[in-house]
Amino acid sequence: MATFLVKTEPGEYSFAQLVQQKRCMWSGVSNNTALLHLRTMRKGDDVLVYHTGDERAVVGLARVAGAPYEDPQRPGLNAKGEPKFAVVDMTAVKAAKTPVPLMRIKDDAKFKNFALVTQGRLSVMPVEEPLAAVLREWAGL
DNA sequence: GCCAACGTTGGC
DNA sequence: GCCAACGTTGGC
Repeated sequence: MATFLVKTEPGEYSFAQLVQQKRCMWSGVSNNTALLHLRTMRKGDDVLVYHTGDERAVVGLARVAGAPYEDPQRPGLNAKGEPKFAVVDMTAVKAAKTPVPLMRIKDDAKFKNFALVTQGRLSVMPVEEPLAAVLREWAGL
């Protein structure tokens, strides 16, 4: 079972909305690297949800509800003739007891090669297991 | 509001 | 195919 981290601007879609809806289609990912990561998601994988903007913290946990699929709102093919945009369904698990601020992650040497720190604009990324466990512990998830 | 770090676009 | 210009993301 893998763990991922996804970013969202809470003014557009927040973890609280996901909790309220219980399930959502995670869409709007356009960056190619992010899409590559999204396509590696599998049912049952964990997803740490991070709020950008004023919050800048890991705020909750979700779970991948099924295999990624083509974005029904944005049909279109890439150069290889594959669907260009992918989405994935996820369900809310629970909110972090203690949101984990970006500063705390940046300040810890363990995370110095973590994509959240090194690739500021990447919106979907895998979280390797030792680090995923640390984030879960810090967040109380 | 600024700007660094990318990604994308379009002229050549 | 290169690269300058432009757009976007997201931290500060």
